[in-house]
Amino acid sequence: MKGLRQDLGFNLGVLFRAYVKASNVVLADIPGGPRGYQILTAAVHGDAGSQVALCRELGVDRTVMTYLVDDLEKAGLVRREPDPRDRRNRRIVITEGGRETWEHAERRLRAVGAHLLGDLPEAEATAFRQTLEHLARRADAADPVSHRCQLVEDL
Amino acid sequence: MKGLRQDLGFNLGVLFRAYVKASNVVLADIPGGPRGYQILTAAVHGDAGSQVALCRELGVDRTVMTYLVDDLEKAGLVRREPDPRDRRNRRIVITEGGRETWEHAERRLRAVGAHLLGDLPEAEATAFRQTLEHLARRADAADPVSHRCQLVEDL
DNA sequence: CATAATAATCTGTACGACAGATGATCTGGG
DNA sequence: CCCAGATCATCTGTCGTACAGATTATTATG
Repeated sequence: MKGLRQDLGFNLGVLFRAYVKASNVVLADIPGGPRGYQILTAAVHGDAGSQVALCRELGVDRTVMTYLVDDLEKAGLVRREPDPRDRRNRRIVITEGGRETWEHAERRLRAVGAHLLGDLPEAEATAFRQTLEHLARRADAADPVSHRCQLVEDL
Repeated sequence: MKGLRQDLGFNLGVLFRAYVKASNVVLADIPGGPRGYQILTAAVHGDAGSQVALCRELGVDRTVMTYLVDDLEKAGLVRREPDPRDRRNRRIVITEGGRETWEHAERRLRAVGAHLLGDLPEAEATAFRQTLEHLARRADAADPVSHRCQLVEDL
C-alpha cells in the first residue's frame, strides 16, 4: 500500500474517516449525528439565519435539511421561529436542552480531536490546526465548483 | 459560522470534500471514481493480494468490492487472476490500458493536490503533507474501532 | 396588481451500503 | 483420508438516504 500512503487525498480521507468514526460514537444520541451537531453549533452561535443558508454552509441538500431540523426539533434541541424580517425564513434557535447537549458534545469532540493529533509535539499540532483552518477557509471561499473547468483544463 | 471554523473535524471535512469534488471530475472516466482509482493504484504497485485485503485497506464493504472490480474489469483496466498459492484469492492485476489510465489520472490528481495547497509557502506545504501522512498512518494503525470505548469513557 | 423569484415542505424514485446465504477453497484435528 | 470450521468471493434482498420535481407560502419586481 505504499502507493497510496503518500497521496494527499487518500491521507485526508483516512484521517477524516477516523474522525467521523469516533465522532459518530460521541454524537450517537444527537439526531442526524455529525450534521445534527453542526446545525446545533450554528444555532448556538446564532448563525442559522435560514435553512438554505445552512444548506450552503454545510453542503447538504435542502430537502434533507428539512427532516434534519425536524428530528432536532422533535428531540427538543431546537425550535423553528419564523423570521419577522422575512417570514419565509425559519430561524433555527437553540433551546435550553439543546445548549446543554451541544456543550456536552462539544467537550467530547474536542477530546476526540486531541486524541487524533495525539502524539504530536505541541508546536506541530498547532501548526497543523492552523494550516488546516487556513486551507479549509480558502477551499470554501474559492468553491471548487467554479474552479473545476479551470482545473481540468490546465493539465 | 465562526463556531465551526475552528473545529478540527469540520475543517477536515471541508478540505476533504473540496478534494473529492475536484477529483470526481478528474476521475470521472474511471469506473468507481475515487475508489476505482485507489484500486488501480494498489494494482499498479502489486499490493492487491486479495480483495478482502483491499477492502480492509480502503474501508469498503466486501460486497461492494466485487462490483467495483467488476466494473474495472469490464473497462479493461484490470484482470482477475486466481492466486496459485490460494485459489480462493483473486489477485487484481493491472493491464496495459489500466496502467496508462492510472498514470494519466495520477498526474492530474497531483495537480489537484498542488492546487489545494495552492498558496502555501513551500515549507509549510511540505510540513502539512508530512504531518498528515504521519497522522493518517497512526489513525490507520490504531484503528479507532478499538479505541472507541476508551475514548468515550475518559470524558 | 400580476408575475417572477425564493424558502420550506412534500412526494416519488433511484442508487448505494450492508446483512445474510451460497459455492469454492483452505486448514487442522481425528 | 475425511470432516468441521474458517475464509474468499459472489449473489440476493432490503433499507436508508440523497436528490429531482411539484406544491405552498411569502416576498420582490415590473
